[in-house]
Amino acid sequence: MDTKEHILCVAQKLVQQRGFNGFSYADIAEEVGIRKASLHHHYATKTDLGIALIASYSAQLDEELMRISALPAKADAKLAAYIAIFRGSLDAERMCLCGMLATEWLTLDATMLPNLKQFFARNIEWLTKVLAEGKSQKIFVLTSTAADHARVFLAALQGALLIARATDGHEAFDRTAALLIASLTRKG
Amino acid sequence: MDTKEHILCVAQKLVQQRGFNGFSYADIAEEVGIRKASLHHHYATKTDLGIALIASYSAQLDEELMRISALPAKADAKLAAYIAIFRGSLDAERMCLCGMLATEWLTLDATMLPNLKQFFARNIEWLTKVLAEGKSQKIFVLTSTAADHARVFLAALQGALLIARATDGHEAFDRTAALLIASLTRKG
DNA sequence: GTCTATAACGAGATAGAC
DNA sequence: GTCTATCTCGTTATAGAC
Repeated sequence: MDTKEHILCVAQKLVQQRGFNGFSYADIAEEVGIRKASLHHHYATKTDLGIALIASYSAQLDEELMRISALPAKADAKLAAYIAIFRGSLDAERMCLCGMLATEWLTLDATMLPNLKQFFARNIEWLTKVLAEGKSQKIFVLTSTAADHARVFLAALQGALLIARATDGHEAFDRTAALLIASLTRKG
Repeated sequence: MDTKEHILCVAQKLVQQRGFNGFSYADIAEEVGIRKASLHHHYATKTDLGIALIASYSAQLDEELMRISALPAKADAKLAAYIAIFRGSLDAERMCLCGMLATEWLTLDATMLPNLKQFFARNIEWLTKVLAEGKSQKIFVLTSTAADHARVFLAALQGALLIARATDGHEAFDRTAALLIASLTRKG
């Protein structure tokens, strides 16, 4: 991993754990092992860094979603794999990067916002597809449109992560996630 | 409203809109119309202010919950009234104060955390009660414990607020909230 | 590409007059 | 209870040597 990637990796962790306004270039510099000034060579401004973080995180997500889509698995197993992404964040004591940035959006440079919004749109789009797939496979019983269920699903996971992180509620997160799947699976 | 309350009111709005690390005493001072130094007479440190904010917000919530509990309404109407609290925050472009603080908890003074956790516990406790009430009234059909459904419900609302604020998704919030109620109401 | 040094500013907080 | 003035520190960012 070269320095630029290393910076991105450390900065991503800091945003997920502390928020965009909760860390500084000094924090990155210490962890990466270079000086503050050197960071500006790679990311001239903090906003530039933020834009790169959203792009990188979105690309990571796209890879995960493609990987899950390619699994020889039914829709419920794909949702479980999607949940595992969030559970992995919780284990690392991290919020979703874009969930964190979303709460702070009023303080962010406007140039960060379009890609931030697109992150949520992509998640909902993918979930909508999987939910529709599960419905046609007779695995899921939907009481509204697949898109509506997708929005509830994403919101519940973001919220469960938010709450579980602050309340040490890892078990509560798992129970929430399990009920989310179950409520789609049972007849409604 | 005396000065101390005025400060609390302005600070609450700033935290809900920008996060605890997204505003400063200068922001409060400007809006309240006094000098920065005067703020310290009322709240010596920012942490003291944060503790007062959590207490005040929790008290506001308790009042709302008691008001809703006292309504001559069925459980589904009580849940709708609960949702209206969050919808009110969205209209004011505000996150839930404690939802916001929860994302930032790693950066907060430890003295703020116990009351922050209690906020979520109180919400879940109240929701659990209302859901159980609705079950015994044959209004809700629960597929798991009332507490499990309460956690999903709270998480979904916090997450829906988080997403709607950043994506201008007021309509999406309403659809999510409606489906949350409907999924409890229909037979599962 | 990384460094030292520093600029320019804003943060939370304090002292002491009124 | 509010003010002016100030302190100390941390922040993002830049200049220029190596």
